[in-house]
Amino acid sequence: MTFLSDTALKHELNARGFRSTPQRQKVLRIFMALTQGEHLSAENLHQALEEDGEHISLSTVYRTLHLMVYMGLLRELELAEGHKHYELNRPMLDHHHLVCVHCNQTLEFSESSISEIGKKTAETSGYQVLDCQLTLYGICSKCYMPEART
Amino acid sequence: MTFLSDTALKHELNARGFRSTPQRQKVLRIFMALTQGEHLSAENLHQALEEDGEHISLSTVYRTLHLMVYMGLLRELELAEGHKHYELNRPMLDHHHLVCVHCNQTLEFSESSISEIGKKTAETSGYQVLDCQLTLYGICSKCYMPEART
DNA sequence: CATTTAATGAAAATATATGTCAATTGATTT
DNA sequence: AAATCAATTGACATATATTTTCATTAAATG
Ligand SMILES: [Zn+2]
Ligand SMILES: [Zn+2]
Ligand SMILES: [Zn+2]
Ligand SMILES: [Zn+2]
Repeated sequence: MTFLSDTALKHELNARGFRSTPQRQKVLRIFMALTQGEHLSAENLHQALEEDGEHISLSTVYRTLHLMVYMGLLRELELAEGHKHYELNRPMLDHHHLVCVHCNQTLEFSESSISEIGKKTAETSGYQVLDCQLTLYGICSKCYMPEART
Repeated sequence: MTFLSDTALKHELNARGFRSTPQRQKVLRIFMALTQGEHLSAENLHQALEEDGEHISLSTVYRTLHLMVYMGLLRELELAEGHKHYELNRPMLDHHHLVCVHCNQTLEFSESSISEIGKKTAETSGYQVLDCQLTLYGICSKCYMPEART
């Protein structure tokens, strides 16, 4: 599921009653070309497409992101910047995020036990799990200076 | 930290160079009166205050929420509804969320190992951890009906 | 290739959140 | 208790992110 050819994507879509479109193929290709740790906002993705010479409307960008999250192909991250970021969902290579609520610095870390917990919990509740995110919010060492206060 | 009197809140605020105000006291009281599992958006909180006969501007509501998240008194949750929700941060009674991306049904569950992982990771990275959230996104049994497709 | 219906693009509309600034009020000091 | 000073508030304006609308285009199916 980490890499999906155009025809594999078409099958995934058609199996669920959706259509394969050039726009959807191009969006997924952008995400597959990112390196580990890169996240794109809707706006970032729109620009990345433009830079590739692909004009896709912002509406379609948003619609495609939602669809792919719904299908489990992308994960939607709410880090601290006020808009959502997206990345490929690779359950086998899962990683998590640590965010400074003051300066928004974001670190990634991996923790294999999380997906087990997710799987177990989802099963108990009758859910089909799409994504499993552990997010730690804190204050980084640069931002936390007790001596600077009062 | 689960319950905070007005004077205890005043001390928490003053110790960090912030002021105690009636608005901040009232906001915290609203959250302390919620039952486990209730979450409020900024708009919800604003309305809850109005219903209590307390007029507090929406700007102040937003500012107060941010301050209390920053202080570790509240946790900010990004569930699937498109706006943030807040609840009291009770590290000793921590719980996590399972959200259906289709109908937004949200279940809470507890998992004691999470806070350990959070503590360990934050320590390694030099962060002071404020909140530790495991969020599972999936499709609930009501929404997932493979037989209804194609 | 004709039919059907999902998907797209452009623009407008909504929702959410933040910034500005004069007036107010809390904390602290006389 | 009054004076001082800076943090906080409220009202309003503004910004940003996301969604909706709807006429047009184009996949899928047979
Ligand atoms: Zn990531
Ligand atoms: Zn920081
Ligand atoms: Zn909760
Ligand atoms: Zn559901």
